[in-house]
This record gives sequence, C-alpha cells and structure tokens, in this order.
Amino acid sequence: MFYEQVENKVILKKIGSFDIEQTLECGQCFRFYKIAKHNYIVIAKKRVLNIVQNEDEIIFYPTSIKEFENLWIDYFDLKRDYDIIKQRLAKIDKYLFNAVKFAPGIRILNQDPWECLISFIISQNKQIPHIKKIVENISKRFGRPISSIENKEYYTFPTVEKLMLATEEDIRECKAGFRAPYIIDACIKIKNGEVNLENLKDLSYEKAKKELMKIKGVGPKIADCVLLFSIGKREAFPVDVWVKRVMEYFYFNQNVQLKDIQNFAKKYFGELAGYAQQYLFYYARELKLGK
DNA sequence: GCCCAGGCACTCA
DNA sequence: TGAGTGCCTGGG
Repeated sequence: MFYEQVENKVILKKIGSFDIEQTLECGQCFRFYKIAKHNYIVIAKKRVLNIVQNEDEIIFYPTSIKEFENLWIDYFDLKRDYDIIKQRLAKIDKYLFNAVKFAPGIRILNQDPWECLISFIISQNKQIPHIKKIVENISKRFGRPISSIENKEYYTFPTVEKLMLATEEDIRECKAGFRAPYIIDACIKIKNGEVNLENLKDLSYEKAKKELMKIKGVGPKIADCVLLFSIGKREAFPVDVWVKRVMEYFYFNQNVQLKDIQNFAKKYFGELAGYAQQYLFYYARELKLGK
C-alpha cells in the first residue's frame, strides 16, 4: 500500500483486493451514494468523503494524510491482507473459489457500532433502498449538517443522546414503522448502561451476541451484523434470506433450519466465517442464486 | 390491488 | 421448545 496527499486529496496506490463498488454494495453499510460509475460519496466518521476509483489508484477527498491514517485506513480495513484471506477461502471448496473470484474487491468495513446497530434494526423486512432512506431520514431530522455538495446537504448520524430526545412518533415519522419502539429501546438500554457497546470488543463472540440481543428487535441476524461490521468479530456469520438460500443451494440441497446453517458455518468456515458470508452473500444476490 | 422484502416478537400448543 | 402469524411501508 502506498498513499500520498495532493492538495485536499489522498491518492491510494498499490492496494490489492479493494473495489469501492463491491465494498459498499455488498450490503454491509447504508450511508453511501453512487454519483457515477466508480464514484461514491460515503458518510462516516462525521465526515462526507468522496471516493473515485481509477485503473490503478483510488482517490479520497476532502481529506489529508493525517486524517486518512487516523480514520479511513481503519474504516476501510486497509491494513488487513485480504489476499491471504481469499486464498484460504478459495481452497475450502469450488463455491467459495467462485464467490471470491466473483467479487475479489470486497472489504469488511469497521463501522460505528451505534449507527450500525440502529441501521440493522431498521433493516428487518426492508429492502436496501428503503433502509438507506430511513437512515437518511433519521440523520436529517436528528443529526447535524456536515456539508453540502452540489446542493445536497449531508448529515451525521445522531448520537445516542440526540436520538434519546426523539419520541416513538418522531421515529415513526421517519418511516421506521413497527421498528420505532425497538430504536427507542436501544437508546434506553445503551444510555442506562444495560448494554455497553464499548465493551463488546473485549467480550467473546458468544457473550457479545447475547449482550446485543438484550435489545428489543435485535435477534441473531442483526446481532451478527453488528458484531461483524462494527465490532470486528470476524467469526460472526449473519444468516439472512440470501445467505440461507445460497447455503441451502450449495451445501444442503434442501430447506434447513437456521441453527443447522449456523452450526455448519462455524465448523466449516471457522474464524473466516464472516468473510465467507460476505463473498457468498454478494455472489448469491448478484446472481439471484437459489431464488 | 396484491405480494413481498437482508427478522423479530408474540402467542399458543 | 417449536411452529405460525402479524408487522410499517413502498416498489414491482
């Protein structure tokens, strides 16, 4: 990896396994906008970041070397060697070999746990464009404006304290529907310390999952998403309808129960389960496998 | 107009 | 303990 600053841009070169489209569109985050092919805007870390991917470089702006090192290297998981992860996965079987080859540029982001939690609470029974819209509504209404680009204003995701002030009715007005009380419950339990997002990193995967599931509206799938995408628990294996479909299609040849898939993934993928999940999910959804 | 979507809580056997 | 059902809402 090599990077340099040119004016207000950081230009990243010699980075393997990083495709901005695959990374953002693989369903792990909701606060991004496609501006053009290979050009995205990402809202994270209380900032608006433009990303342009060219043949052999990726340009980030506005930012600086210092900010890039402090925030974005971690956010995009750039220090990790995905070539090794992909090699190990590809050796497991032909399905993973193909899934990895299909989207070799996926990286698992390290997002903010709070925003990630609320976003995935919203995600149940929703399609991605809806989820993005609701998260945007909440940010517009309760977050702070960051900056405006081409007449579009971008907002931070609200803090726990700020969202605490919202009533269930307020949140329903953001189109969250029946999830509104779940969001209120998350605010309360995090604010009063019943659930501590800061500590989750230090807990085992199982304990951290139980901790998250104390919140109403958080079941195994959502807990796994939060653990994988914001707590760094790469052994988490979120099973949503797409993953269920692709796992049944490749490995079971029949309908099976959620817990069968969980047990299988744990044994079969081990500590790489989370990565396997991302490659398989993207592969399945893009090709509509098993549907 | 009906159906369904990246689950979950709730109810009832 | 396990299966069945309802849920806001918007797009196909």
